[in-house]
Amino acid sequence: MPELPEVEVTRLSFAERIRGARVLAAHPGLPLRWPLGCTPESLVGRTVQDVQRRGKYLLLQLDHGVLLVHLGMSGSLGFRTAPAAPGRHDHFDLVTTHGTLRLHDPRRFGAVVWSAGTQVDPARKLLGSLGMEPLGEQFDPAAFHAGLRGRRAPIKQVLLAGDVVVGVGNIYASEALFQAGIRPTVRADRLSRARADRLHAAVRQVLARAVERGGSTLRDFSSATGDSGHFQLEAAVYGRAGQPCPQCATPVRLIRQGQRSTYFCPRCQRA
DNA sequence: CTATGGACCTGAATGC
DNA sequence: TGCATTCAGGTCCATA
Repeated sequence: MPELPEVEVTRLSFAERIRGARVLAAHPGLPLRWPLGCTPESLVGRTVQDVQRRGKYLLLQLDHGVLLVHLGMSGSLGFRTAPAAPGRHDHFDLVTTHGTLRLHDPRRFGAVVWSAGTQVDPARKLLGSLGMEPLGEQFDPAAFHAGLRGRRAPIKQVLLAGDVVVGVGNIYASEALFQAGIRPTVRADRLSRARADRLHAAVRQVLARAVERGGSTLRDFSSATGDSGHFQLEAAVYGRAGQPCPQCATPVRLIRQGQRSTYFCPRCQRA
């Protein structure tokens, strides 16, 4: 379920409460996308200094190393002081003096990976090729436009690839392209600077808005039961095949790109 | 280097 | 009702 906004809202939901906590135990469950990369015992005694985010990864900064958490397609995190016994799809518990951080992930595309922070560890590889942070300052229109140079793939797929800009998942890719009035199928390197500017602004706005509204939606998230609150995303086009475009009432169209669904308005997104 | 399809895994929805 | 197929908010990896 998680694109950048969900990950960021998740981060905000427990970062302050876990800060300063000492790890009492780590309990891995069924295998996740990648191995933990250390023994659970070696995490005991570490202090969680901060929780940051890079793309869709959460980074638990420890006093020694970093714990990377990715939610994959179906993951969510809960943080509570008296967690119930792990359920069928709970696959990692980090027990701390402030509470237990629990990863719930039915499909197990998520991961918890320890990194020593050295150059040669696996985590470096995971984070190394990530693109610009969409809500950060380095993500400016010129840099974005430059990033599209030489990319002959459809713009939708370049957005999803995450090596130009991170955090834009399948939903927000469709939404941002709709907002920018750009056809998902156009070659990325054929976007004029003006159109790249529009898309840049749309990406920022769509994600920032989702974080804001997630923040209010998920006020109770932390105290809620294991699986996260869902965003009721009021999508303009995503998941609305055949329904009228909110701008012009033309039926929204559904196509497949790289075995993912893409939604767009054939009238508002002409090129 | 870029682009593409397959792989990972479970559950819900859809189709016959 | 049962069983098969398709799809789901991610992304790494092998191959062309």
